[in-house]
Amino acid sequence: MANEHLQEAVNTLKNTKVRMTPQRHAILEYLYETMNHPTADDIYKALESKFPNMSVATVYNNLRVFKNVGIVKELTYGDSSSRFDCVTTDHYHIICSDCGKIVDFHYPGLDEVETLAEQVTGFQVHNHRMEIYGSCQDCKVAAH
Amino acid sequence: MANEHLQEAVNTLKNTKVRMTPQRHAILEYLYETMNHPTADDIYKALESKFPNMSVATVYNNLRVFKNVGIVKELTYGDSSSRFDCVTTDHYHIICSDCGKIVDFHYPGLDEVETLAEQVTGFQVHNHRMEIYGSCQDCKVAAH
DNA sequence: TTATTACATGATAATTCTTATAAATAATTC
DNA sequence: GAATTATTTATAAGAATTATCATGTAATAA
Repeated sequence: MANEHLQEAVNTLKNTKVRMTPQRHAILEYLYETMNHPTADDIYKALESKFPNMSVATVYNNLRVFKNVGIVKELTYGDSSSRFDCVTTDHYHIICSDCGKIVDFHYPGLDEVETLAEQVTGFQVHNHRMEIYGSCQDCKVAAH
Repeated sequence: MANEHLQEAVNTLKNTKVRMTPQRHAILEYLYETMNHPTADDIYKALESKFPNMSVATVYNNLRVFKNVGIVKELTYGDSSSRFDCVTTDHYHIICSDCGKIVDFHYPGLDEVETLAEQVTGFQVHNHRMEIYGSCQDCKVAAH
């Protein structure tokens, strides 16, 4: 299941003439297997045992490459470091304000918002971003 | 007009027992008069002439205080520093991917998205964030 | 009003996240 | 397989933000 998407991503990279390296493959693999919205550091630490010599810069470099090709999205929140999400289908995120957990939330794209925004502001709209914040079930319980 | 909101904000601070200081007032005043989504550094520089001795830390500290009280929102984007927006009425932002301009965009709150998210994920939803990205009129033209 | 207390400021250092640089290495092309 | 080009690694540099702490200032109580 995850492997199919991974394979797709590898193919996309081949078509755009990005070289496949062991590090690159491992980062992709991690992203597609955990589906966990990790930070660059999460990835770095997770692959430490497999690639003891890998540099943090490599993680950042490759995440940027993946982003440019369009197979990975960067999510930025105020307080901490960026998180990275492999793009499979369109979905939004709901984030726990207490523990930081990120859960996928599927919802039809807000196309009508985009069209209205175009009309009102005169922008040419490319895309939008939405996140929902709240307390997850665990943290709701813990609050008592 | 802006002054009314400013006054409201000052009152809110009084009620929550946050002390009023000249620096604090100046930062608030700047936020409510420009309505410009400035960065911390923008504010720091704008008040340099009035408060030559003010520290950057003071700007950051107070923005955090305002955020905690709820009169200011922090907007974070991937590449650069946070921007701060005084909370007046509900509105969204449309951001130019080329020049970074931020324009307010009024749209009814997406309450139905919040309710659905609650049902699907079991979260207790507090709020959400949405931004629209595109090319502003100036940059659309410049692209030719 | 004065003394006391608690919070705010300012200067600077420290931290964190991310990017740049340059030499070494690995992958592709011919 | 040699030449070319991209990638990795290690490290330094950079930018944004936060921590520290001595000093100053506002609120509170006597």
